[in-house]
Amino acid sequence: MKKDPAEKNEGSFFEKVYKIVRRIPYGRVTTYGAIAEYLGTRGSARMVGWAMNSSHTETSRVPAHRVVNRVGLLTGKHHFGGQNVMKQLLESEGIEVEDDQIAGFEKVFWNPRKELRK
DNA sequence: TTGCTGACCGACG
DNA sequence: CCGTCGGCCAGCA
Repeated sequence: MKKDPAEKNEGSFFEKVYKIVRRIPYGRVTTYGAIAEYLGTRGSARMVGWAMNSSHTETSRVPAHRVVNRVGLLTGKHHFGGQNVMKQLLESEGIEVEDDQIAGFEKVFWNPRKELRK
């Protein structure tokens, strides 16, 4: 117990990510960097993506398909069990996806830092 | 325990 | 314009 027990049980960096991802409204998307920045670890955008990789361990479904890289490219589409799955999911929400890239990405971009504000 | 990897981002030449 | 490199943190062999 060297660590401070006063901290939250969900000290897991991952759960924080999941929580934010679940807060992404319908028809909106965000980026790894935006989430990382909101968490205060802007340089650790990789961890956000890594958390998504572990998201499959979570019983709750995490809308990871709403999370893309900074250019709106579906980098993790291969991890959904199918390359078209992510695209289909996004299109299902009214998001236009073209060549594995989100069309009008800036329009559907949901910034947690601005919305959740901290 | 140590070391490597990873669904990224930004800077540099 | 394009390719390359470093940094960040946590999980796993």
